[in-house]
Amino acid sequence: MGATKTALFSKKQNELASMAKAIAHPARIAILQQLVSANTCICGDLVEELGLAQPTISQHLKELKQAGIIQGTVEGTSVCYCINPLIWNKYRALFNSFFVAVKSLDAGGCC
Amino acid sequence: MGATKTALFSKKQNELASMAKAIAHPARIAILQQLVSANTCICGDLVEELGLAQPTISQHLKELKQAGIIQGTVEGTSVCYCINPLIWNKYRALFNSFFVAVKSLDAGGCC
DNA sequence: ATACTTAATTGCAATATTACGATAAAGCAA
DNA sequence: TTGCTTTATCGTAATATTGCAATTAAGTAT
Repeated sequence: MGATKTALFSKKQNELASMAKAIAHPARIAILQQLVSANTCICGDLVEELGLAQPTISQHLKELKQAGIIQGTVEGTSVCYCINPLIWNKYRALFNSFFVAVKSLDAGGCC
Repeated sequence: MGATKTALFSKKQNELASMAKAIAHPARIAILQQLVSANTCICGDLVEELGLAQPTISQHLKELKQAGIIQGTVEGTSVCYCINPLIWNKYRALFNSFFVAVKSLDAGGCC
């Protein structure tokens, strides 16, 4: 055992869970925030901003790329990264529709 | 190595990451959806709904409780769980404020 | 060609997560 | 009390994640 039993759950549930997993690390949050605040492609200087080693950053970038939420284009020797706004908006919409469900019972809960 | 270097990141970044981690599993998504749709306390029958063993469900419930997003009250032999609306709304607000940042550039991105 | 720069990949160690059988704890019923 | 029900915890195995040194790959320069 040890592996998640994805077969037990719906496609939507697995999708939302893996989206959450994509941002479930402070380094990946930090990377995304940098890309968002810069609002342009960022080439390389992510390694100096965060305090992690270059292979570690590269690995986190790979995960974010696989999740689709960022994209990278080769620019000579370096690689430029930026947010993929389509996927970003998809994330926003799905998280929002998940959390909006409880809007009604703002009171004290039931127990 | 192997442990996340939380000291490198801001409190907000670590908080958002751990919030994401709390829902980064389809079983925990499923549990939360059940609690939301029921809109009342649910005693025990979570084990039959999902296809996981009782200790596994109990462990996921513990994680959700530690994240604060659900609460459980003992009701005789069984335990009743429900959403904690305060924390739930906090999650909603923080995820929303994270994702809302890119609203402007709905176009094609920059690379 | 050689040297340099930048990023990805490999390989490995440390730690974390997921899952469940076995057991324990806590309440209720006879 | 004993037995039953329900949930939590313990212990352990399988798998996943995190992090980085070392290396590779791929481009630019000289």
